[in-house]
Amino acid sequence: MAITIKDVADAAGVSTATVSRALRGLPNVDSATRERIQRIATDLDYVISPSASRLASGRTGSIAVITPYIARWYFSTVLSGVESVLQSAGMDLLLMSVSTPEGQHRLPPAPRLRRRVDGVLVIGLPPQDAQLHEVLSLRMPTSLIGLVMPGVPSVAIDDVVAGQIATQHLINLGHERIGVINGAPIMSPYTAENDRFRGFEAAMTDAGLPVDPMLEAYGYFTIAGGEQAMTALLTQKNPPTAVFAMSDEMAFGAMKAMRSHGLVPGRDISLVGIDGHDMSEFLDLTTVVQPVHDLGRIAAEALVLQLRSPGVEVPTDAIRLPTQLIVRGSTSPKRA
Amino acid sequence: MAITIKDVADAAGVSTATVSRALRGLPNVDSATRERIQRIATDLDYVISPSASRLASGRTGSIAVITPYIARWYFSTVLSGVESVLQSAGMDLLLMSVSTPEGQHRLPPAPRLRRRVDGVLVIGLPPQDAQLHEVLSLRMPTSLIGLVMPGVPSVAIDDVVAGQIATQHLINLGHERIGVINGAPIMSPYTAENDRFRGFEAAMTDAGLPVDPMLEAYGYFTIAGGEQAMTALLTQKNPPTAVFAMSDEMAFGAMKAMRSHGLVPGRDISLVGIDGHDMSEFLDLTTVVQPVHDLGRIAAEALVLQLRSPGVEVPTDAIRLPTQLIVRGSTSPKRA
DNA sequence: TTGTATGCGTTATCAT
DNA sequence: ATGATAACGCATACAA
Repeated sequence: MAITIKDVADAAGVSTATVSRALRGLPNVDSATRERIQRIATDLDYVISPSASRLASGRTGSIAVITPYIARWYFSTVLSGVESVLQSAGMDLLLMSVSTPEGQHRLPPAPRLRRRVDGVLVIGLPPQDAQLHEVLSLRMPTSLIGLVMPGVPSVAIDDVVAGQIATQHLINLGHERIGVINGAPIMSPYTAENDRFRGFEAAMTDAGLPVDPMLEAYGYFTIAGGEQAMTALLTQKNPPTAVFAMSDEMAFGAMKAMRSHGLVPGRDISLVGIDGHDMSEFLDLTTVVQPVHDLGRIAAEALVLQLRSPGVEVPTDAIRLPTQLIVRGSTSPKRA
Repeated sequence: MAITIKDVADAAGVSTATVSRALRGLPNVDSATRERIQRIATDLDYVISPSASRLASGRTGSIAVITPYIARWYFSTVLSGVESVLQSAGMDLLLMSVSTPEGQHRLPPAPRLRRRVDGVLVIGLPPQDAQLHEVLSLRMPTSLIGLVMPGVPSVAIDDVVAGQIATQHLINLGHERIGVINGAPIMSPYTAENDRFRGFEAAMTDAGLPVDPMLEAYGYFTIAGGEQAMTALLTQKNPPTAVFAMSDEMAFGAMKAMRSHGLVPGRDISLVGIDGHDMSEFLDLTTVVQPVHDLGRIAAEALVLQLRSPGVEVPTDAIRLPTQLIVRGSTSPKRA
């Protein structure tokens, strides 16, 4: 059927071993021989058989990306960062999500990883996630994105700082009754939401402000959830004058709720998010921008580097990327 | 190192051939034998070597998805539909984009496809795209998503109808000066934008309304582009009373431009989009919803089916999925 | 129903 | 610098 390395070897009058060395750029090949082989391979339209190469070498040349969601802004943006790197590195990107769009669970990814990829990139799975632990138990080169686990390489922002910056911004504007739209009620340690909440608490405490449990609501990182959470905050006896939403999408939902109540963000209630979502500028939302694309890019670069330098000890501490507050119209000084 | 089929065979007291058959669910295996082999394989924690299996069988069990963008709503949503199917089918999903986030081009995907995947899914590349033709020239099972080419299997909506529905809605509201925000000035045939424009023209013509070239602007399917396009429409001597944007994201940009001019969608100017973008409800945008997730899902299902039924002739005509107009606040009757 | 044996296309070791 | 050849782990045609 297809052209094999033997065909190239025969046409070049050399052995398959030499062809293999020449085409892979290994040393100890006469430059004239190499060029001739390369030319012949091109002429014959030869393409290597990945299966055979993988079987013989033991390396797959591919990396799996595991993510809970594909179609959400944060995850698809991270994914694009990862893809650009793997593309340049000539590695295959195997995509697998661990939850359906309907939120149902699916088959665990771990069995589909063994003998199939050289490394794994995991986006946004909380440290206590069962699927994540299965993956980690495989003990293959792995890097986490957007979350930090002790002893596991990762790339993330400092979520405590992010939460603090967002909250401090509201405090600086004179707000004292500050609500927070969290992810889920049950906050597991080491998650982004937990850290962001700690940053919130720290900023409040430093300013001598109380953290009122009544001013905490849960938006599950979705627009609809943010809307419900904001509604809950607005319908109580003493609503906050400012709200910190832990993600832009929840902030969007909060905006919707405000609109339903005839309130205008930045005029009636100040609102700040975290993400730097594409639509945040459009909606004039003040937000703590995180370099989402770079999160994926840098994690992928680190993993590729690790795979190419065997034996080298990899740093298991997190790589922290900076965030930046972008002030827009959704926040303003507290009215007297 | 790892457990091989031979280890399982030895432990079960059978040949590797029987193990191979038993584990793959092939017929002509004693059920007792099969169960025993399955149990032993599980006990031994045996996982098949994909490389070896692929080399021996000639099938890779993987499908490539080629897309111009990963982080945009439409593409990531299609991708999630594809992924859910391939996951269930037990096939690997190789993701490769053909343009960087900065819009630069990159290495052609075709060479990275040969001998590497069993089939290809292409999202949104126009029929005259060079990369697309390289892929098609490979003559492997391929399906297009969101675009139609004669002789190539595809899944798409009827873009002519979509454009017509959107425009007709505006006409029904009494609008006569209707602007259109197109993709790019140079309209290639068989593209979605071309079809949508034809639908626009048809609706206008049917209603006896003129198609004014001055009321056409280009938004390149981005928010920023939509904003510029709308600005161009608004700053001319005789602005339209209604605008048809060929995508929701361009409509979002159009909304932004309107806001800058002190105009309110649905009050001062009616605006309709196409997509059913996540944010369209939030922004109260009237839009022609297309089943984006299903586009990916159905294309993937068809391709998997084709790969599993060798020799069967595949229909090369497009599978058309229905669209639906959702009327929201961004459109209203023309004011006298 | 099960076993035997060959081939799949490369890589890598060891010679030369 | 190059060649010969043994793995690599499985699928499958053919036998039994």
